[in-house]
Amino acid sequence: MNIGEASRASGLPAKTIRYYEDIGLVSPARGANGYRDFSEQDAHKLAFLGRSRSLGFTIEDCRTLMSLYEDRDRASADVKALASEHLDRIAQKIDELQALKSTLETLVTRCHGDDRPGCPILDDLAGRKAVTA
Amino acid sequence: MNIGEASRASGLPAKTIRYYEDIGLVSPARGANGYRDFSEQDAHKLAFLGRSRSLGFTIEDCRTLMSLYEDRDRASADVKALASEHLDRIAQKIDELQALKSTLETLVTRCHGDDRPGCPILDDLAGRKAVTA
DNA sequence: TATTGACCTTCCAGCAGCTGGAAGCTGCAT
DNA sequence: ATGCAGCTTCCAGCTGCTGGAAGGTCAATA
Repeated sequence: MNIGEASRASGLPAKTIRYYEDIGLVSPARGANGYRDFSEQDAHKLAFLGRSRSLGFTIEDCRTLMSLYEDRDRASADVKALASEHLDRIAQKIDELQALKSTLETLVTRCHGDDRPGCPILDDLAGRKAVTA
Repeated sequence: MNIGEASRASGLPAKTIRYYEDIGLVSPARGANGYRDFSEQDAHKLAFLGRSRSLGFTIEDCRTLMSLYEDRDRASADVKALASEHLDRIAQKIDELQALKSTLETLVTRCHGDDRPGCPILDDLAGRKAVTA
């Protein structure tokens, strides 16, 4: 199938698919006209990549996951480890964002938000530390 | 003060400070030797930037915040609006990450993580949709 | 058969926000 | 005089695409 169809099948933009070929994540065949010719397996790989990316795995993670997936004797422990690390990173990111959120909430609440000068948000940014995260 | 001192004072890497000058966020004076010469106010600006960035504001947001900060007649409503939008983005990001987290948690829990082949995580990534976010 | 229009190709540039490194000055202590 | 830290500029690269230009191809239609 052509790249357009592979795109529809996998849900990835054609541009992204070309990029994935560039960096060696897929290697579709080529027709006599130079067009890429994707097999069902290629399309499947692309969908796999799309799903992995949508779960927030990095491209390098995806590379590893793909090779684990293609290794029939793979140890699921490796996959679990990778996913767990990823989970930890996500949990940490959530924590950070939540701290950020509460700081900002405090600031926004304290800011009267009218035309009077003097703004607690700016004061905080300027280091007056009326509020701390 | 030299860039090194400004770096220590503001907590920003020297490289970052040079970059901020490049994009017009600060404009330190220059000594006869070509070295940057930061005033107290410059250092203060840098700290302001650092704090804004650490709260997740984009560079463009920072530019706006700086100009609002420097505008003595600023309306705090503008600042509040900017911060509120930012807050919304953060809240949304948290929601996304939490959805991701629970999907991954389910997957990781189901994966036995030993040497046996067959891994629910990979199966999910491959589209077998045993688990849905 | 000529022409349209959708599709495909490659290559180059740019997004954010830095960060690293090379090559070369300056300033200060020894 | 020498050495080393610190400063300068400039160029390249990171992640993961995305947009656009310039051009080849294919199928259908007039």
